[in-house]
Amino acid sequence: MKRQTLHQTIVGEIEGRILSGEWPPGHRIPFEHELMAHYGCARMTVNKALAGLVKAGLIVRRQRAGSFVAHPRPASAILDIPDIQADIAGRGMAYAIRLLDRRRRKPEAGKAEEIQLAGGGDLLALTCVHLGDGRPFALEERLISLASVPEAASVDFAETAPGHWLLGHVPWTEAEHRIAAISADRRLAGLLDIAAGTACLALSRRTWRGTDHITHVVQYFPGNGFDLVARFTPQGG
Amino acid sequence: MKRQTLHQTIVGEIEGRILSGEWPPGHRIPFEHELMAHYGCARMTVNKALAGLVKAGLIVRRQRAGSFVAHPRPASAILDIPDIQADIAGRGMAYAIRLLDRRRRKPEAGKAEEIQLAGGGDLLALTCVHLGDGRPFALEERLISLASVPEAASVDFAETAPGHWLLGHVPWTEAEHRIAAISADRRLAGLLDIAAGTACLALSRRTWRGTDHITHVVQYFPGNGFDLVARFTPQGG
DNA sequence: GCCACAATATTGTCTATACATATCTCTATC
DNA sequence: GATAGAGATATGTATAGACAATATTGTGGC
Repeated sequence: MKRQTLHQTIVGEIEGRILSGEWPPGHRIPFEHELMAHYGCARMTVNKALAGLVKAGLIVRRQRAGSFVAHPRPASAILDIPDIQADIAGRGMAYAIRLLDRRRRKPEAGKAEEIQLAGGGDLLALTCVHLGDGRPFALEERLISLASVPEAASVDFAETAPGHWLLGHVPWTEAEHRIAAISADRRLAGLLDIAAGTACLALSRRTWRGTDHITHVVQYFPGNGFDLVARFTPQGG
Repeated sequence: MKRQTLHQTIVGEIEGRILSGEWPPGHRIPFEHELMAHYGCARMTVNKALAGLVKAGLIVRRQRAGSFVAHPRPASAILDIPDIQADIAGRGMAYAIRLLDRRRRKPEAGKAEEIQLAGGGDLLALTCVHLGDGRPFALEERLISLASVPEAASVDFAETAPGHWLLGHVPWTEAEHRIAAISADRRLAGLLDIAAGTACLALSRRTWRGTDHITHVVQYFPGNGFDLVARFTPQGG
C-alpha cells in the first residue's frame, strides 16, 4: 500500500460509506466545515475531495443546501447498462412485464458462479418476459444476491422490471457484459413468439458494487429488426 | 451561452485544441506558469483546470517533465471500443489480417449517412477478414472519412488492423454501437467458413471526434462459441 | 565517452483567506 | 394566515504563497 494524500484519504472514506450502503442515496454527507474539523485540514482540501466525488457521480452538491449521496443514474440517456423498461417506453410503446417464475433458493452445489454470487446468502431467481405493446420483446433470466440486496426479497416484480428497480435502488461500480448470437431453441421460440432457429441476441450481464456481486442476468432478444444500441464517451481512470 | 468560470474557459480552450487535432497526442502543452501568465490568474486555477483534463483522460502530467496530450487509450483492458487485433492477441492466438478490398471513392449519391461521414471529402472503403491462428474470426467492412483522417490514405492496412491503427492515432469523443443478431447469408458463410444460416453477431459502430464523423464499421462474428465482452464502470458527466 | 552527483525546473499537495452566489429560515408586515 | 424581505449559511470560485516530490539537465571526475 503506497502512501496516499490527504484528499485521497477523504475521498476513500466517503466512497467506502457510500458503496457499503452505510450512506444510502439521498443521505446528507457532513458539511465542509465538519470534515475540515474532523481531518484537521483546510477547506480547499476537503473541497478538492468532494469535487472529485461529484465528477465521479457519487455525490451531488447544492449551494446552501449541502452535499448528498447521488441517486444512481436516473434512467440515463447514455445507457451503459441497458434498461429494457426505459428503452421500450422511449420507443413510445406500452411496457408490460409477465413474471413467469420467482423463487428464493440456495445456490446450486457445484456451480461456482452461483455460490460466488450468493456470497453466503440466498438467491432470488426470476424469469420474465418483457412486452412492448403486448408483443414479446425479450426473455430475461435473473439471479439476485439477497446477501447484497436484501430489500429485493420484498419487491413485487410483477409491476416493475427487476433491472429497472435495481438501477434505481442499488449503486454499482462495475459491470461485465457478454454478448453472443444464438439460434432460438424451442422453448425460447415459444416464449418470444418467433420461429425456432431464428437468430437471437443473448446478453449476459454481471454487476458488482465494490467487491459484492449484486446480480447476474441473461436477456434474449429476437435478432430480426432489433438492435442493441449503446453510446459511449471515453472515460478516464 | 451562460457565464462560465475561468477554469472552465481554460479547460475548454485546451480541449478544443486537442480535439481539433491542432495538438496531437504526445504534444507538450504549455507549463502552468505560461498558462498563468496567458490568462492572468493564479496557479491554483490553472492547476484545477489541468487536473480536470487529467481525470477526463485527455492529458497526462509528469513531475518536472511537463504535461502532454494523452495517447488515446493504449489497448485498454476495459474495452469501450473493442479492438479485434488486441483481443485476439490477448487470447494467445496468432493474429493476421486478410485485406479483401481497398478503394478510395466518393460517397454514394442518395446515401445520406455516407455523405455525412465523408464531410465533403473522399471515403476509404476497406473489407477485411480477421484471422486467429489462421482461422476466420470476423469479417469487417469499414468506411473511413479521409476529410477527418487524411493520414489513413497512406497506411498499409494489410499489416495493421484498421481499428487498431485508428485507436492508436485518432482520439475520439463519442461512439455509437448497434448490435444485432443475423443469420449468415451465403457470402458471409463462405468468408467465415461456417454453415449458411448460422447465427452471427453484427456489430455496427460509428465514431466521432467532436462533431467530425471519423469512421463507420460493421463487423460480423460467428455466434457459436464466441462472445463480445465489455466491462464498464459508471461514468459521470 | 561514461558515470555519479548536484542544481534546477515543473508538477503535487496543502494552507489561509476573501468574496460571490444560491437558497433556506426567520421575521415583519399586510 | 399569507407574503415579502432580511439575514444566515454552505457551497463556488479564485488568490498568493509555501514546501515536497520527482525528473531532467548540467557538471566534474575518471
